[in-house]
Amino acid sequence: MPASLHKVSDSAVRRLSIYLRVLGWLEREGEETVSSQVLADRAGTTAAQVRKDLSLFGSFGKRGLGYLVVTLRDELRGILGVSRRWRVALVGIGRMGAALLEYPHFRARGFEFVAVYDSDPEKVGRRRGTLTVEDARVLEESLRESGVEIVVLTVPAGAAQEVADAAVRAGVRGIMNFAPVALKVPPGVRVNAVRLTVELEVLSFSLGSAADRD
Amino acid sequence: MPASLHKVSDSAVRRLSIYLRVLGWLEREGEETVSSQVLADRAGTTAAQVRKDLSLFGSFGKRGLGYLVVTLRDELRGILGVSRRWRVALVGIGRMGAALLEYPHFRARGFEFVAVYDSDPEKVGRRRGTLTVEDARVLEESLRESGVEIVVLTVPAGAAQEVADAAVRAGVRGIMNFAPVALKVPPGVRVNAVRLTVELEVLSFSLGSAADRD
DNA sequence: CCTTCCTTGTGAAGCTTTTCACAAGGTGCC
DNA sequence: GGCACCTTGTGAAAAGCTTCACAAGGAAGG
Repeated sequence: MPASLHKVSDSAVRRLSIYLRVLGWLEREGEETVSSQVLADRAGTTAAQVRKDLSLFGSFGKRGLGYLVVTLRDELRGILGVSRRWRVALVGIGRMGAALLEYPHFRARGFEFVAVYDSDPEKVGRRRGTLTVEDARVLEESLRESGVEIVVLTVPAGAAQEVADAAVRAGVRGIMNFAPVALKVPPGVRVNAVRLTVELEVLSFSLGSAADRD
Repeated sequence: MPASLHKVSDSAVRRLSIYLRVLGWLEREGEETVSSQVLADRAGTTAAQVRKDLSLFGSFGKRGLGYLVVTLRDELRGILGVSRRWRVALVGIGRMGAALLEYPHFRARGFEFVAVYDSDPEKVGRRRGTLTVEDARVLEESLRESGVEIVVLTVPAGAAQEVADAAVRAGVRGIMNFAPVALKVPPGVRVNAVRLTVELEVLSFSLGSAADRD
């Protein structure tokens, strides 16, 4: 069953992305092959899970030997869609936005910021690395012109929906949302929310309710 | 079934945290009661899911009426462990660290940064808001002294495990890890990893493999 | 070439989470 | 007080995800 018609669960995709990261380490360490067991240990899951996840997309291993690190890495890149470059825009250059703009791992994975926007006149026109901050009022047209495919949203909660709407009108199909609001978007557009407060509260829940394994 | 002895799934806890956020909005809007349906719509889930999630911890609603916004908010705060303050330390004050330190929603939820560390001599001693950056070499003792319970880790991948080890020795039981490495910690310590690149790759997978619902 | 050892790929079983559907309980109006 | 209406809480069913276990394929060494 090769297929990409399956419905692949979000958690499976997250794991694939982690496997890809681990394969990078292995490659740098000079490993040529890796077994599902080793991959699982490094990724924090089980060997069976690794094999199941990979089998959703094909048979990449060699029985008795394992997986070829470089080959599997390339396969995963293809599956995850990171064997190409993605044109990304940042909207809202506060502290968080600035941090993400400089975050080195994004570019290393093919996600390239090609535009930055803000609505604060103080910030518009300033240089940020190789980019100049553009006025959020021209967002829609500018996004369309630069062929942006993914938007990273780090604006205050109150402005997020408005920006998302403009981005969608400009043809953007992927939004990574850091604003603490639930965005409404039409079908065909994917929003991935990063909820930092939620993550901390998960932690405080675990600490609060005594008993813990793992 | 009131119970907090149940094993409550991570995804359920995440939703509870989102409900808490929504209840905040409703309160500010002056709503006194809310039905599972409305709560679900705003939180991006279903009414049945909301009721099931809440029923894990008790019966908070009134049939025919819904939930009292303020009461439910307080209950959720108790369940999630945010009706108290948490002493949090930040380790690694690069751009991401600085952004998190100033992130207003943490403090609003009871997570208070009480110490900041870095290993760069250039940064040690500098003021950051109300805090002074301390030397990472004294991390362990200093964490213990200040009674820190949660550590937010924004150091380079290479230093993360070492810092985590020191934090655990200092009695920290919760770690929010932004470094792209899998941390090994003893049982009883909870790590919550925020994998920004993974989140972007989930997006690129969805965009790449054509068909999408939602 | 044969034997031993290793590791994958995968149906099936087991477990968890979500959805369904409805009885029971409460509200509010007349 | 009675009636119509609404919403919860929850067993039970359905769906989804993970783990198990093993046959089959290949490597390596003699």
